[in-house]
Amino acid sequence: MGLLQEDALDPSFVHSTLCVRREGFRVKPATIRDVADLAKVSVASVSRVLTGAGVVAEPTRMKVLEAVEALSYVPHSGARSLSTNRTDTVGVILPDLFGEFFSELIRGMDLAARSAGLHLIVSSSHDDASDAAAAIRSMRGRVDGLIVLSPHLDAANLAANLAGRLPVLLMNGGMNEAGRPSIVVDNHGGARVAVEHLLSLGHRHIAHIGGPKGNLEARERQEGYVEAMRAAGGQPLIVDGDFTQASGHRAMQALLAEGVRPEAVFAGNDMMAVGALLAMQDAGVRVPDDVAVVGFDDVPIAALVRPALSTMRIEIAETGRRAVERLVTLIASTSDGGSESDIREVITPRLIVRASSVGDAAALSLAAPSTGDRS
Amino acid sequence: MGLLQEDALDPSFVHSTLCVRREGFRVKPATIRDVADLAKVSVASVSRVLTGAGVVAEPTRMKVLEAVEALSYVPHSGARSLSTNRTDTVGVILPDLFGEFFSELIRGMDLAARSAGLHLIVSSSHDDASDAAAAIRSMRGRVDGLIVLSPHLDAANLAANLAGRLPVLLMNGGMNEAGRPSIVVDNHGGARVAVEHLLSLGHRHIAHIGGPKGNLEARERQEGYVEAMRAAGGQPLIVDGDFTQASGHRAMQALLAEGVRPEAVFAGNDMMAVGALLAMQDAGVRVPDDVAVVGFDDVPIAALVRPALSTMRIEIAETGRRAVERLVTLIASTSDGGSESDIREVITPRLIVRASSVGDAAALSLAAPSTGDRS
DNA sequence: ACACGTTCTGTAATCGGTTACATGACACAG
DNA sequence: CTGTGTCATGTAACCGATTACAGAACGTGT
Repeated sequence: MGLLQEDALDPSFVHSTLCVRREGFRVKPATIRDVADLAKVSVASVSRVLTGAGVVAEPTRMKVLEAVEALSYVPHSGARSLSTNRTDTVGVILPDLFGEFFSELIRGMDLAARSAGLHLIVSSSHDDASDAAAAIRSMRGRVDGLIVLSPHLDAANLAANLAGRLPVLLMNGGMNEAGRPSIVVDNHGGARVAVEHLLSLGHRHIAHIGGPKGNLEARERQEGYVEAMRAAGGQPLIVDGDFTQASGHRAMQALLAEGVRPEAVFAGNDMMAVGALLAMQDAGVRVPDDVAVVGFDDVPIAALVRPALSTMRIEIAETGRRAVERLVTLIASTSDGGSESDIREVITPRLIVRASSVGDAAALSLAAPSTGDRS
Repeated sequence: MGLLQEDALDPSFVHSTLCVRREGFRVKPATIRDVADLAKVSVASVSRVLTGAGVVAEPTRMKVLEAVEALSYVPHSGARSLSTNRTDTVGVILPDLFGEFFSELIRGMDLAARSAGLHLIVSSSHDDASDAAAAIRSMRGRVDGLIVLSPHLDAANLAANLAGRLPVLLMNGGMNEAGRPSIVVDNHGGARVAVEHLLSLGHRHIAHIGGPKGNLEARERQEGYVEAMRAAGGQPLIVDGDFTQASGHRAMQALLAEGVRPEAVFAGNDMMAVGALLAMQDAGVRVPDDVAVVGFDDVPIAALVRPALSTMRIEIAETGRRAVERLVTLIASTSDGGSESDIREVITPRLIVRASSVGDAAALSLAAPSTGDRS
């Protein structure tokens, strides 16, 4: 841009460099060496200018920046990470990507990753453990750390796959993770609170729609339900679901078809609760007058269905954000000494009362029901 | 495991290799050289065994696999991609990750990527063009190709950033993309169909809740609305929103507050339609008896609200899947010759009639309303 | 016994960066 | 004029893989 000295850039060289570096059809991107040649400096200087490390004289910096501009050079992150041993990327291993829970989680993670200058690489749909293990393995060299959501895998299995390699933050693993860094939800306690809420409304006959078999979280919630029922002297009644809206719908239909009409339903998650809600609507059962409903998770949709769904709130996006945040400190501490304090963090779900359990709007403490009560 | 000859593995060597490669606290992962040393072969042989390329004698293969097992070696994908010039990763650049639209899209992409053996790296929250450009740049060396959703950026801007470098598939760019590979939604046509549906129901006074300023898709939908209204001799009435549920709620409230009660509302997307739905519910306006509502996108929630939302369906996940699929062939054709046929693919939204526009359930062709009518 | 072909293996260059260390230029004090 | 310290720059090793090519080992036909 006119800043160039005569000798700084040889126009014919620019031309040949720009146009000759082809193979077949496609133009090959410029490398740091091309920049160095064009700027008539060494690769070291180019690197120093671009990374900001070390000192460079002003004229040199100028020449380099000119050349970078001229070649529209962009550093090759892969090569960079090979020498620096950092990828500036974190991986997320998920069982699935279906439903609002995971998308909210990803959103939170993405936000946090972005503000930490990290990239996010997601890998989902890992049904069985060996599948997930393969995914974890394939992350080596791609990421600086991993967030693993595995309602199926147990910690031991996992540890075997990772050895001492990568910083890993466990989520959704249930409460029984041995000393690994993790964020877990108190599903058991949350379920108890939910059931106790229904009990406090005078309901005794409370059914539970359970999540998929083999899912740790689903099991914990179910156990919490059973425990709360037992403590109240009630008789547990469980129908199986799989965390999908359709399964909740089916479960509720099945209950009603058998002539069973509980006073309340506690669903293992919100999507199933919504399914149950709609099934009752179809059957002419009024909620909450005939049957009260409580879900779990507080996904965005919970506040949008009518009647709005009472639920156990997990700040999903916030939890995702927090997970990345912790992974970042974990990565930092791993490359330093490695103080592993605060191994496990527990998320305590909070009861959100909406119209599906308490019909009286006054009892909702004046929260505007239409926009939901999410902060 | 008993398969080892005496001379194949020297136990003391195993021990030292396993335990001595430390730095500070953390164990350093084994490299291909460690494996080669332990197996007493060259790195080339190890590589051949692991990649399956070239021939290796059976005893050699055995020794290598033993060593890999003993060191629990996992290849470093970053290093591999530096030599092979393939990352087996595709990047997705999004403006945001909020709402069900993007999460459905990501889900579809993830599915397709997985089945193609690719990783997915997502980068979102790019509000302005320079922000997105930086994100695109930082993808160099990380991905084999890019899917860019940019309702703001124009193609020229984009092309400048990418030069001839990376295979790029454009989405959401509006219909006016010059000859770049892209997948676009016929927002204009879709909006016309939506409005014509409302017209066919006898409504003349139809309001539109528009998407955010500067969003190409929002603008196209709005133009389609205006055009259809003009064609029918109606008077366009537009309220601004920003694609969020809350904005739809506000827009509808504003309309009602002004004493305006249209016969129908066409919202720029489903979330705003849901907001409008709830606002009317609060205000005691009956849908569809008093006001009919149609949205756009057919996000999962559209089938779950009551009344279920009529909308223009885009098979969102399917579109995401398709995008990855096309990017894959684009990458393949780029490394080969490079035949760029089928530059632009147009997704035509399909009208889904639900209860928010037609109250008569019989008219819904017996679709079970509670489970939605998604295939 | 020798030339030759086949089959397997090893050496070393390469990918595109970073960075420790060596080197060179220059100023200034003695 | 020389020794020394400072500052900027360049050289080359390295990160961890892949792979072209050279070379070793071995069998075989004459």
